[in-house]
Amino acid sequence: MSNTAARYLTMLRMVPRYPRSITTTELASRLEEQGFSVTMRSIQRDLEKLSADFPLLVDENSRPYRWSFDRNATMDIIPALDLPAALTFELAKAYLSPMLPPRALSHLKPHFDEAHRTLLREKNPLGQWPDRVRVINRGLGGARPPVDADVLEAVTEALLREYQCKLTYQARSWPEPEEIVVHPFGLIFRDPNVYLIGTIEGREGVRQLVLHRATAGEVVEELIERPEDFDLDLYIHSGAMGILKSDEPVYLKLRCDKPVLNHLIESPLGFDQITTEIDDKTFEIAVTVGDTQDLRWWLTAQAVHCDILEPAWLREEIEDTLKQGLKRTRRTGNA
Amino acid sequence: MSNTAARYLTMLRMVPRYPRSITTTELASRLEEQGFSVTMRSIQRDLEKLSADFPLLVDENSRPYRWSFDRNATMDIIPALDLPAALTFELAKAYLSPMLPPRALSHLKPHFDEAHRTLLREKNPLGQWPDRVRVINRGLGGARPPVDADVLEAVTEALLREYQCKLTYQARSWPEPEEIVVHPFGLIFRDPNVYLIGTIEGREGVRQLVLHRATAGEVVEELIERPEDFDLDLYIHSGAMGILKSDEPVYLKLRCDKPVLNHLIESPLGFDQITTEIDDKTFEIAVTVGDTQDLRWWLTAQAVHCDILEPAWLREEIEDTLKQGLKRTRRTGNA
DNA sequence: CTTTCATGCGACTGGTTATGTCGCGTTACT
DNA sequence: AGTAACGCGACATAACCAGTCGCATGAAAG
Repeated sequence: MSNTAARYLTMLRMVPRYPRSITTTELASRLEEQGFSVTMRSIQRDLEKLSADFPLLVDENSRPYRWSFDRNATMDIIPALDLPAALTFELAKAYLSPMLPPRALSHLKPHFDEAHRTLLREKNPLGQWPDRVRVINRGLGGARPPVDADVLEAVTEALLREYQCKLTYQARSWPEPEEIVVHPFGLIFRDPNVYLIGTIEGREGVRQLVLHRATAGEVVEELIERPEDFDLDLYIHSGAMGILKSDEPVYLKLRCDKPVLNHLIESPLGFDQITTEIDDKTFEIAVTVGDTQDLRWWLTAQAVHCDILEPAWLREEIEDTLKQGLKRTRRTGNA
Repeated sequence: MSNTAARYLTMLRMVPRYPRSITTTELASRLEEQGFSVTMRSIQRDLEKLSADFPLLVDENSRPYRWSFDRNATMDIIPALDLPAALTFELAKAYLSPMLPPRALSHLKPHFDEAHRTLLREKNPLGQWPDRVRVINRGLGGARPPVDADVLEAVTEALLREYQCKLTYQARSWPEPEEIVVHPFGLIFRDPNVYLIGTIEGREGVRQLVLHRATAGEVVEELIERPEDFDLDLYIHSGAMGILKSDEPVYLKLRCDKPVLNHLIESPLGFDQITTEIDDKTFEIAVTVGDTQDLRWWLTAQAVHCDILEPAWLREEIEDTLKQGLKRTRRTGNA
C-alpha cells in the first residue's frame, strides 16, 4: 500500500472524537513518531481531502486549526462488521442498557449504531431484526440510581491515571453534602450500584462511596497514596461489600422437585455439582457454592420446591427467616 | 481523498473474515456498484498492495482467487477508541462474559482486545486497570448451559434472513434426539437460557426450543411460513414464557425496615414509586410493578424485612408460600 | 483429448496524483 | 508595532496509478 493511503488511515485514527480535538502541529509530530515524514502542507491537504469522505469537524477559530471526528460517527475499517458480530452487539446493548450508567453507555453508542446499520443493510429488506429478539432481564427491573456523568468520568480517569479526585458527596449519615478529596483504589459495579473504594483525605480508613450520591467531580492532578498491600479482590472477599457471609464455601445438598427446578440440572450452580435422579418427581444435587446473601435469598424463595438436606445450620437459618417472615405477614393480614 | 485511497478502504471492508472469502470478480462487481469503475488488473494489484499492510489471506488454489481477512485480526476502528470508550468496553466484557454464550462473545473479542490495548497503551505505565475494577454479578453464579456454536450461528442467520433451519434437538420429553426443521420467529435471551420461538415443520403450534438442547444446526435456504399476526412481544406477554402471572400490573404497597431495604429509596422498583418516611426505622413505598414470578421470589425472600400492605391477595399468596416452605424445612430437620 | 474461456500476472506507457518549496496574507501573542 | 506560527494558493518534479496488451495457466466444456 502506498505511503499516502497508510498515512490517511493513521491520521484518521489520530483524530479524536468531538469535543476533544487535535491540532495540525500535533498531528505532524505524531505522524513523525510513526515514521511518516511529511511537511505541514501535506497534512493540511490531507485533512481537507479526508473531510470530503469522513465526518471531520474543524475549528478554524483557533490557530493552529483543531480537528475532531464527529461525535456519533464511527467506521469500522476492517473488515466490515459481519452478521454475527453485529447481532452480538445488538444483544450486548439489550443486556447492558439497564445495567450501566447512561453516560457510560453513550460511549458505546457509535458502535451499537454501526452494528444496527449493518443489520438493516443486510439482505433482509424488512429490517425487522428488532422484532426478532428480546432480552428479558431478571430481577424486578427497578431503575438504577443515576450516576452523574461528570462524576463517573472524573472517577474513572482518576483511577486510571492514579490521580486523586474531588467529589461533592453526601453519605447517608451526613447532614449535608461535603466537598471531599478521594484517593481512589478501585471501582466495583454491583447491580444496581457503582461503588468507589478509596480513602478520603483527612479521614481514616478505606471507604466505600456510592457514586450516585456524588453530585460533582473533577480530577485532581496529584498522585494518590495507596497502601502497598491493598488488593481489590482481597477487599471484596474480606466481606466489606456484605456479599460473602463467610469465607468458607458451603457444601450444599438439596432435594428438589421436578419439574419446577429442572433448570438446575442443566444450569448447575457450580462446577462440581453432582445430580442424582431419585424418582419421577425428585432429584438431588450436591454442590459447593459461595456463602452469600444472594444464596440465602434464593433458598428462602425456593424453600417450597426443595429440601435443604445439608448443611443443617443453613436449613435452620432459612427456617428461621421463613418463620419471621410468616409472623410478619400474619400480623399484617390481621391488622 | 483520492479515488484510490477510498477504493482501498472500500475493498478492505468488503473482504470478509476467514473462513468466508470473496473472489476478485465479486469484488470487481461490488466496487462497480459502489461507483468505482476499475479493471480487474487494478483490483489484483490493490489486493497485493493491501496484503503488505493488512493480514489478508489468499487461496490461490481456487480460481478466481479467494481472499479473506485473518480470523483473529483486530478491527481497527476510526477514530481510535478514546479512554472512556475503552473503559466501557472493558466493563461490558465483564458484565457479558457470564451472560452470553462463548461463541457469541467471540465475535466481540476483536473489539474487547482493541479496548484492552488502548488501556495498556495509555499513560499509565503499570497498565493496572484490570486491578482497579470489578463487576459483581448478582444471582448464584451458576454456569449457563453451553449453546452449541453452530446452532447459535445457524439460528441467528436463519432468523435474520427469514430462512428455515434444521436442528438436531431433544426436548425434555423426547426419548431421543430428532432432526427437525424449524421456522424460527424469534429469539429470547432470558438468563440463563436462550429460547428459539417458532414452529416445527409437521407439528402444530408455536414452540419454544431451548437452544442448549440442540446439538447441530444448519440453515435451510427456504423462506419460513409465519402467521401474519405473530408478534414476539404479544407472545411474551401472553404468558407463554411463564414470566407474567397475569397481564394486570400489581399496585404494591410495602412497609419496609431501615436500613436493610434503604436501597429501594434510591433504586425505585418502578417509575411511579412514591416513598414515605414513617419513622427512624420504617418507610413505606407504593409502586406499580409487573405481576411476575421474580416478584414473588423477591417478596418471599424479603418478607422478613417488610410488610406487604397491599394487595392482600399477594400477601396471602406469599404467606402461603412461606408456610409451605416452613413445613418442608421442619420436616427435613426432623427427619 | 482438445478447445475454450476466465483468470493471473509481467511489462509498458500516458496520465494523474502527491508532495516539497516558496511566497504572501492572516492571526495571535508579545 | 513587531514577530512568529499557521493557512493556503501556485508550481514543478517525482512518484504512483491504471488501462492495455500479451502470454501462461488451469478448469470446464465439447
